[in-house]
Amino acid sequence: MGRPYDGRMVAGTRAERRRRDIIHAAVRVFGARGFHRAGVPEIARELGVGYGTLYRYYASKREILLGVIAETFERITAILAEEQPTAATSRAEYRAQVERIGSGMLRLVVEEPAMVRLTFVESLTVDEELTGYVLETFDAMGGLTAAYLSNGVARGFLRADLDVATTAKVVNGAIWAGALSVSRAPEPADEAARWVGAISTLMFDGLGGADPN
Amino acid sequence: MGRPYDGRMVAGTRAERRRRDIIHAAVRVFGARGFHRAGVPEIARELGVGYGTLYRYYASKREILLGVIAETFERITAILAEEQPTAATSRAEYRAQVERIGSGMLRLVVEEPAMVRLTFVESLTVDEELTGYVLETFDAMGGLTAAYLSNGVARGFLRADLDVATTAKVVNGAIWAGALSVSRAPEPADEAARWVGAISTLMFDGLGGADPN
Amino acid sequence: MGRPYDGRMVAGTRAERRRRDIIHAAVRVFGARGFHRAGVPEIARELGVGYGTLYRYYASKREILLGVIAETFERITAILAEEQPTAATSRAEYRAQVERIGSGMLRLVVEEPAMVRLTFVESLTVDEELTGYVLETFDAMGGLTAAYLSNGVARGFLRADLDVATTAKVVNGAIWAGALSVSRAPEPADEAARWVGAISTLMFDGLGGADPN
Amino acid sequence: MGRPYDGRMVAGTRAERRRRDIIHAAVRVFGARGFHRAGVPEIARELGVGYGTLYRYYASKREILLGVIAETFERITAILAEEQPTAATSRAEYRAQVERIGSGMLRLVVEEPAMVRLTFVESLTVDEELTGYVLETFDAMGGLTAAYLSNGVARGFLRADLDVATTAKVVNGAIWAGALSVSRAPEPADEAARWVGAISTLMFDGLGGADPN
DNA sequence: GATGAATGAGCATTCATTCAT
DNA sequence: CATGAATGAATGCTCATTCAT
Repeated sequence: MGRPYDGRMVAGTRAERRRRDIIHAAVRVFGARGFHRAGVPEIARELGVGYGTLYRYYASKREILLGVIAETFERITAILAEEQPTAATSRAEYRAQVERIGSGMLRLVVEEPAMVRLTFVESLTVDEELTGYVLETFDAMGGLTAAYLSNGVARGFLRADLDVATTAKVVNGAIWAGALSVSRAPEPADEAARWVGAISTLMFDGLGGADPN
Repeated sequence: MGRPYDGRMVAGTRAERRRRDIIHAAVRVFGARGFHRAGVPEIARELGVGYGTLYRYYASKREILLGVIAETFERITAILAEEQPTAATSRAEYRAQVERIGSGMLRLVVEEPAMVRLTFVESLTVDEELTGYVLETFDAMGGLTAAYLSNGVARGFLRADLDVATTAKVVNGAIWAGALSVSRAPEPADEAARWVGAISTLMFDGLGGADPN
Repeated sequence: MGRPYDGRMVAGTRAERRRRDIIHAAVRVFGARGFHRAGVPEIARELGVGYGTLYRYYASKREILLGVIAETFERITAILAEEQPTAATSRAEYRAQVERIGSGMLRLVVEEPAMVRLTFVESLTVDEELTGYVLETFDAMGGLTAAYLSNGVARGFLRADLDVATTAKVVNGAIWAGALSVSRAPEPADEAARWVGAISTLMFDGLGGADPN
Repeated sequence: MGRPYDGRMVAGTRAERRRRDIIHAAVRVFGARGFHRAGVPEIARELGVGYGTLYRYYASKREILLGVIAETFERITAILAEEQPTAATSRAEYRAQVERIGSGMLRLVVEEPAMVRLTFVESLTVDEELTGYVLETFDAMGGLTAAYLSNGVARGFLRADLDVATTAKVVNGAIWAGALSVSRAPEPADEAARWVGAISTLMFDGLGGADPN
């Protein structure tokens, strides 16, 4: 009613836009100074508003960080939603699909290094509850990775005796570590490409040589 | 009254023991409450001494954390020092060696989850300098992993065209992620075994199935 | 409840008044307890505000003392600005002028003994920088006294061979000592009058008697 | 008995010597860093003993300062004791006597600037009691100065209507101020000579010129 | 006598949050 | 809706003093 949603516009009501602007300012400030050292007034200054204003949109500093985390997970979900775990019907398709997802993830890091860092490092140092929330969500993403691996097994692309659950965590963990590495690399895009290549090789080609046995 | 502090019979002068005890108390307290929320007096209470005492041995709270990090790196160095990068002469030996290192690393996590978490997560949220120090040291460890991989390539155990540097980072990153996962698992030892198995499979067996085409 | 702070109706913005009120409260508290023993919260209590408030206006306890000192020097400058070093054209005028300045200085002490004490005693025990600043400013005031003496010499009111620079310091020093004496006297106003009289006699009448030989 | 006193030796028992050494080390340390900022261990280090030792000779840091002050007053007393207030029988003798006293006082400053500063500035910022003690002792010295002035009046060297008490304070205050000035001068001895000259001129010659009427 | 490890009261300062304007 | 002045709980740290060795 009233305002039909138009995805191409900077979406949302005035208040929604404000909330989003605060999150982005927070990403810049928390990213530059760290969550613990940055103060709420700095975010307001970055945004050019009074700091009391922030409290009209978020109840606390922690809540702002929660907003950052939520945005990160939305972005990741959007990347993952572009693919179907069961869509690949050939080994080549399957490998391409895995590489698309890896690239998508690391592209997010290249674009928003601070956001990723805040979500996957700083958020683990605030309180138990937040740590649990982030790690559980991360694990849930591991479940999705596991779904891809299961499909690979089912289709015979991957070995039948694979420890799907743990391997999914390993792959996700490698992506996580890649995220941190990329976010600090001098040439993030190149580093991201190398990580995707190395992970893909590991998964599909193996490290094995001619096997002198 | 009497002697509230009962120095355990370990090596070193009284002062060295004290410093070590402080680090261990700090690991427990920082581990339980997080570096940022824990206060210096809590460490002292954990140790049963006045908090002024801590300042006789470490100049600041940050310095205590630095002590924790130093201990972590010493432990890791000790694990790595047990192996020679070029010692393995057969593929089986090589694989066994890699698994020993991986197991050693994860055993450290099983024994000292808080120490590892403090070093590889919390320390990244204190200040730029500390972050740089930890990541650079971590990278240096990546260099050692690269040495093992290079040996594998030289001996023909690993494919000749391997991106050794990046793969080393991937492997290290996977261990890092494994460390966090293990440190939160209900059965850390089992989880650690699964991680080592999954990484080893990835490296030496590959994920590949019968290859349906 | 309600408004705990009742801004007195004096000139300046709200913030300027606040800053002034803080200085005056600090004069009372530092004056009563001494700079080193007095705590910032005491000043806040004296003012009826939270002590965090003080830090909105002054960056540190030292900065508050600096404000006190600045006010003292402003007051002294105002007293000195009422006279012109070269205005007196007769010996009587000259003497009257010197006495007006001396009285003005000591009246300041009578009105604000704590302020003077803080500026000329306590400030010398805080740090090198502050000590240097206060003594240099005091010396600059000595320069002004020297200007008066030089005028006296030029006009023939004072002896031609006078060591103007040192005598200026002596006179200023006598006023300083007088300030401390007055600030502790039971009847400050009377004591001040005696000091001005004694200094004036010393300068203009000499201590000499009939000169028995 | 036992140990006959030999003025040429470093006098006193072992304990007395220790106490004196502590005072002198304290003068150096407090003088360099200020009473409030200097720590007790610094004095011990200066002396090359453990800091616990100091507490065997003085009950507290304050007590050590008290020792410094006592030594200062002893030295001043020694200077004053060399003269008799009623000894001078001619104006020239009288003037010479006054100049000897002034020179003696300022020589003390030249030799022991820190000791003087501690006694006449720092000691006023420790507590009420100490402040009172120092100022009362200083006033008592004013009494001695008054005795000299009274003698001057009695003998007709000084004007009969002199406000002896206040003038004594003025003269003492001028010496005090001179002490501070000298203790910070680049050439203390020269500065001291100028102060004595200026004060003497003020007292005996007057500042008056040809008196244009 | 001498020592210095241990102590904790005391202090300045920060900063997330509230709320009157 | 927006603001920022006010707040004080919380914290890291210093240092004079004690006392077991």
